[in-house]
Parts: sequence; structure tokens; C-alpha cells
Amino acid sequence: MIHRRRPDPNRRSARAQTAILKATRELIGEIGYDKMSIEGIAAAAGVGKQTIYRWWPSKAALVLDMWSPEVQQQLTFPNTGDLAADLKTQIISVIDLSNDPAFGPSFRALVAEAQHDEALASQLVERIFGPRIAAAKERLRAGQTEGQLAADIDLDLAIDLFYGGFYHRYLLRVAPLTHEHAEAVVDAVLAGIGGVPLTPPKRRRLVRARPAT
Amino acid sequence: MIHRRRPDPNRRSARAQTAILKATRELIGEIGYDKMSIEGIAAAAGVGKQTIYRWWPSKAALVLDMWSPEVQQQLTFPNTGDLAADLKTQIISVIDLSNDPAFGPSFRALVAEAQHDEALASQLVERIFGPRIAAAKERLRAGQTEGQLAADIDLDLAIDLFYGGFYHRYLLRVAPLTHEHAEAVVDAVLAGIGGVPLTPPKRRRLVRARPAT
Amino acid sequence: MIHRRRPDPNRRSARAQTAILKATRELIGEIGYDKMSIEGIAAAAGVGKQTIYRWWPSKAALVLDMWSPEVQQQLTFPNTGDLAADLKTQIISVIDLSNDPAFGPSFRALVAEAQHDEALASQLVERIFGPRIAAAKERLRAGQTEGQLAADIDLDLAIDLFYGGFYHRYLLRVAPLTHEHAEAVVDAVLAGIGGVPLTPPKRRRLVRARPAT
Amino acid sequence: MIHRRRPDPNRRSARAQTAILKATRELIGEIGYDKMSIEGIAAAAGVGKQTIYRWWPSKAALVLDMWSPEVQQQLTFPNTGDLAADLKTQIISVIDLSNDPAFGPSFRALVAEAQHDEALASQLVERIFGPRIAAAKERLRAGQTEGQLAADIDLDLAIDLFYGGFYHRYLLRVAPLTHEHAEAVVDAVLAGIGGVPLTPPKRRRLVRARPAT
DNA sequence: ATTTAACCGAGACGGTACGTCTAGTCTTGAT
DNA sequence: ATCAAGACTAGACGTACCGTCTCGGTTAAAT
Repeated sequence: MIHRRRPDPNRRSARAQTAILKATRELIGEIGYDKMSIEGIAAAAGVGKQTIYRWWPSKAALVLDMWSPEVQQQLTFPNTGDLAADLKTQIISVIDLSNDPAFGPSFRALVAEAQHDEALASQLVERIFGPRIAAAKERLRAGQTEGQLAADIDLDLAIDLFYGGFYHRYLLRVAPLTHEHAEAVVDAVLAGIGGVPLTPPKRRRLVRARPAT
Repeated sequence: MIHRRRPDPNRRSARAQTAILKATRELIGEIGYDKMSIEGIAAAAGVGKQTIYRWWPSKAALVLDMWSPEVQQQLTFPNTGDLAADLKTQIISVIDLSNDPAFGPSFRALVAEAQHDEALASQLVERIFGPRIAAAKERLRAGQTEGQLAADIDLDLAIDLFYGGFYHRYLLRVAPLTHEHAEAVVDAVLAGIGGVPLTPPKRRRLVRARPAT
Repeated sequence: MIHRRRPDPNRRSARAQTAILKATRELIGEIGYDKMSIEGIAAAAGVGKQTIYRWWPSKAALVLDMWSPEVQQQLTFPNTGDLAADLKTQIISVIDLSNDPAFGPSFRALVAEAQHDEALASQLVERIFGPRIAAAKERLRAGQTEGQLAADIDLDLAIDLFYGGFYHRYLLRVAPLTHEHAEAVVDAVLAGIGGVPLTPPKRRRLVRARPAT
Repeated sequence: MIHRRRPDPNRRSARAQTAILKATRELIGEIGYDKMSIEGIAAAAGVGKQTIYRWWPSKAALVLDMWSPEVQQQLTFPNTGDLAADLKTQIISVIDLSNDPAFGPSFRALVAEAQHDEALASQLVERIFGPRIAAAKERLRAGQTEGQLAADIDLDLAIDLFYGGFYHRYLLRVAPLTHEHAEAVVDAVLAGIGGVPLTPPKRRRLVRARPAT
């Protein structure tokens, strides 16, 4: 297997890079991720195709790069002291971003592409999902010490529960994404949905049986 | 908008149809969904390309058709009287199917394609997700009357909670899918993962009667 | 080699035959011979493709059949006693027919097709060119007995000379086809174009040396 | 009307061009013009289809290009001082070329295609027929000054007469093409084939001085 | 200050697959 | 048995992009 020689980042043309990202952003808005071709981006940016291939391994990687700033700044997790409220705030902002016509559809396309592009999949986890999950876990951990979250719960599982509903609806399109849904999810996950509260105010006590395996 | 004339299903060649589905199944196993082309399917099936285009609008639609039997027979939802156990059983069987190398990767590809193919997306909801969700809801409803599930919970939300974790890991690949995970999800969703509040907001006591398994 | 069973002409549907020829005539006028397909003719005639294939071996054969009446009635060669005048009259009528937008281009297409369709080529010679050449030869023979044409000239050669100029221009498009050209050809062929008539009225005597071989 | 952007001839790959022409020559010999496809040429030449489409508008144009050298070198018209002999020599060489199984049938196909391809028709006139006619006219003009051809004859007409017979037989296949036919045509055209008139219209005497061969 | 090595725009190249078109054959049901 | 209808196998069409490659022209560092 021959490895392509790595280009020298110091000599990279800022003009070309900017033009490529700009053209990508515009094209993705006009014709969408799937109809957009590297050929088209190069033409729109007034750039040789090779210049794109030199710096990005695929169309998806380019789009991922294009969004890094947007996603990065969404990273900070609020901490007002009220875990439920903070989770709701955060998930709602994710919903809003996913409903943004400039971001939602093309990020969806990125997730789609990652289903058959292993490199992209790890990039996504590494650069997008990983950091966000880490930030969320940190907030959850704080919640645990404050007693707002079961102390012995596995945080990865907690993430699944709080965010799984979102991805279920975002990627499968089985139901719409609303602020109310986000709030209902957080409440339900925290309170649990088992049992029949015959007399509403009286709630059950959490009895978790599994000791650490 | 010109609509292509519809072919007459009565005159459809059973031989061709069978050969196409068979070739699709084989090819998808050998080279995978993405490297498989309609051209290749036609050649492998000994069929004219037009015959494929006549009956299926896209490669994805063909693959969806190919799987309908498999998914259909997975539809029945167990009811042993123990809701938690039944949910675990069902989700575990979904996990097993998704981990089946013949099914998992190509179904993932289908979900991916649905991100930019509206027609496919609705087909998926209509033929795959819809019926399964309906079956699950029916079971949940039974659980509600038996007092194993909160009577006032929105069942679409319940579905999000029980299955969201699965899709989160299946599509985003942020963590592995195991039987243990399925069980932990069900338990956590039913019990809730909120902590013991230091301050008033009184919490419920867990009243769950595990019947003998 | 399997020979296709011959259909029974007695059971042939007159309606279908008429509709096919009519549709052919109309289509050839609208979109031209080359863009016209058997598929299209069948659709326009409200006839099954098989019905066309059953009775005609090719699109060209069908078009040839369609024109047979037109060409047939052009067959009679005038005989006013003046050979030169009759030839001019005849060639001019051929030129006019070839300049008829309904006939000229599609007959050209037929001749074109005959360049790679041996069966059509012989049909053309047999049904179109042969009879016309025979009629022309008959008239030339009469001219010979009347002393208006060299008695020992090979009539096939004579046909080449009188009509060759026409086909040269008709098929190669090297120069336009006019009535004047037809007249000039006939005059030149009869008188010959060798030598320099310094004093116009005085013309040379024909001395033909080749005795019958 | 959108005009396709023109490719840069300076960057044309000599290797590809050569391979394409070579493959065309071989294929046309093996399976003939009509069964030869651009797809097949590309495959045989080890070349992308686009590379053919980039430089040639049609299969016919490609074949025309392929033959240009052959036809070009046939261009010189002999001038031995004896017009009749030179015409015979020239026409015979044309007949021989047309009877060459490598050239004759496929050039016929080219002429056929030109009947419905205006661009090809003008290319043929411009690159093949035009130059040859010009060369012939030049020779004829020389003949006129030497008194071997009627001074007042229109040279386009003369071309029609000398070559029309050839094309009549070449394209209509009404009679075979032989050297004898070529010689008979030249003799007859120069001498004329009109009979000895019984009544006045005085006729010329043949005055032709054959120089020693 | 000049060399030299990389990047750059441009686009030709070998390929693959697309979705359409037509050829000519085969099948079905109606007349 | 013919007919209308149209599904079938086959395969070429011309287009769109892929990712690689070559070509001059232009920087920017290294001599």
C-alpha cells in the first residue's frame, strides 16, 4: 500500500481554502449535500480539483470541516444548578440547530455518509459527538454530586436516555422534534415511567438492585 | 410533471423478480450495499436493466423489498405478562438482528439513504418502523392496564425512551450494542434515573411486582 | 439457422396494415426517417410491435412499401419522338421528386440504409431502380433505332451518364440540383465534351472504334 | 443553443488519440462500421468514452479522421498530357480504392451517415470531395487550354459526367465497377453518345489527337 | 539572488455507473 | 391464428463524477 505524501500545511493557500469552504457552504445551501460534487465545488471556488483532494479525503470531510466552528461554539453546557433545566436547555438548542435548514439536512447527510465511511464515522465521534458527550457527562457528574442524578448510574447509559429520543426522531423521522418533546423526555427519564401512580402526588422511591458487577 | 406510465403487475415475470431479489441478496453480502450497482444486479440476475427500473424506483427500494419478509416476521411482540422482560426480549432481538452481518450493515445503509430520499424515508416509516412501533405501543398499552407502565405516559415518548438508546448507538456508533445495555435501558427508563432530592420535590416509591419468570 | 414461420397473408388485418402505413407516412414527415422508430410507429398506429415485425423485416422495408405507389406511377417514360427532350423531361421530374420535402429526404435515408442492408439494397434495385432503368433503356433503344443515340452504345453505360450526374449531386451534395443542370447534362452527354469547337456551329463526327468484343 | 466548452488541443494525449484511431481501424475491419460502437472503440483502445466524445462529435467523424491520410495521398491528379488517359488512371484508382475491402464498405457507410448528418455531410464535402474535385478541375482546366476538353464546358458539369457514373454504381449498386467501365465512361463523355441525326442538326467531327502514350 | 520544491488553476485522462432508448422476442388475453 | 399490448433480454447511448495525472505559472523557503 502506497501512502500519499503529505502536503506541507505551511505552504497552504489561505485564499484557496477560504474559497473552497465558502463555495461548499453556498452550494450545499443551493443544491444540497447529495447533488453537490467535488467537481462542482472546485469550479465554484475557482480552484483545481487537486487542491481539494490534497487537503480533504472526501466531500464529507470537507463538509465536516466547514461546520466545525458552528458545532464547536455550541459545546458549552449550561450549569444553573438545576440539572433538569440545564438538560432541557441544551437539548432544545440541539433541536433548534437540527431544525435550522442550513444545518439540519446537511448534518443528517453527514451522519448518513458515516454509515459506510469508517473514517468519517470516527471523525464524527472524535470531533462532534465525543466532545459533546464529554461535556454532557461532566454536567451529569456534577448533577450526581448534587444528588439530582442517581449516583450509581452509568453516564453513557444516561446519555443514551437523554439524547436517544432526539436521534430517534431526527434520523428515523418517526415523529416531529419539538421543545415540548425535549422537556418531556428529560422529565420522564429522571422520574421513570414504570408503575401506576394511582394517587398522583405519591411517588415511588428508587430502589436500584444491581450492585457493581 | 410527466408521470411514467405504470407497468401492469399482472404481466410481471415471476422469474425475473425472483432472480433480481436473489442477485441483490447475494451481491449485498459479497460487496456491500454501496458498491452494489443496479447495473451489477441486472448482470448478476441475467436481466435487463430496464426490468429493474420498471418495478423499483431506486436501489434502496429494491433492498427494502428484499428485506420485507425478514422484518415482517420479527414483528410479533412477546407478551408474557412481564412488561420489562418482554421489552428486553424484544430489544435484544433487534440488537441481534442489527448485529447480523447480513442485515445490520445494509439496513444501516438504507437508513442512510433515507436521509436524502424522501420517498424511501416514508416507505421505511410506513413499512418498517410504523408497524413495529404500532406493535410496541400495543404491548405498552397492555402494560399500562396492568399497572406496569405509568398510565398517563405518552406512548410515542415511551417508544423514544426504550428504543432511542438503541438507535443512538446503532447509527452514531458512540458505544457498542449489547444485551446488557438493552436490559439496563429498560430498567432505567422504568425506574427513572433521577437522584434522591435533598430538598422537598417528593419522589415516588418504586412499586414494581416482578412476576415469576 | 431457424427460419421464422411465415404468416398467412390471407388472415392479415387490412386495418392494421393501413394504420401502420399511415402512421409511418405521418411520422416520417414530422420527425424524419432516422428519429422514427418501429416502437414509435406501433404506438402511433395503435398496433402491436409484433404486427409490424410480422410483415416487414425492417423499418426500411416498411418505408419502401409505403412509397411503392408514388414511385410506380412515376415509371412511364415519355416518348415524343425527341430523345433529348424526353430525357430532360424525365430527369427533371426525378429532380422535382427528389426536391419534394416529403419524398427527397426519406428516400435519401433509404439509399443510405441500403449501404449496409444487403436485403434492402436488392429490394431497391429490384423494385425501384431496376424497373426505372428498364423503362429508360426501352426509350433509349427506341432512340437508337431512330438514330438519335449511337447505335452501338452500351445502354447501361448510357444510363450511368444520363443519371450519374443526378445521383452525384443528390447523394454527395456537392452541387445543387436544378432543371438547367438536367438539360446541360443531356446535351453534353449526347454531344460529348471533348475537343475545342473553335468555330461553334461546326461539330465533329462520331468515330467509335470499339467493335463488339 | 448551448455550446460545449472546447477542450484544449495542446493538452491532447497523443497516446490516447493513436490508440483510438488504431482501435477504430481494427474494429471496422473486424465487425464493420455499423456494428462498431463508440463504447466498443473505447474498450478496445483502453480509453474512457469521454475521451472520444471530447474530440469527436460522432462515430462518423472519427472514421472520417481515420481515413484522412489515405484519402489525402490519393489527391494528386496525374498530368501526362493526355487528358483522357489521366482521367481513366484517376477514376480507376478511385474504383480500386472503393473495391478495397478495408476502405470501400466503410466509406460507403460514411456517405450513408452523411445523408442524415448535416455536419458530417459538409465535412465530407470540405475534406474529401471538395479537394478532389478541385484537383480534378485543375486538370480539366489544363485540358481545356490544350484543346482536349471543350473550352466552354462548365467544369462542375464535367465532373458530374466523369464521376457520376462511378457514384451511380458505387452507391446504388445497379452494376459492377470495373476498369473497363471507367474507360468507357471517359471515352463516351468526351466523344458524346448522340446518334447521327437523320435530319439537319449538323454534328461535329471528332478531332482528337492522341499523343503517344 | 538564484535555485528549487511545493502549491496552485486548469483540465485531460481511464474508469464506473447512471438512467434512457430502441431492437427484436416472448407472453397474455381478446376477437 | 391474428391482433393490441407490453414485459422481457440485451446492449449502446451520451452524461456526470470519480480520483489521478500532467501542464505551466506562481510563491516561498533554501541555498
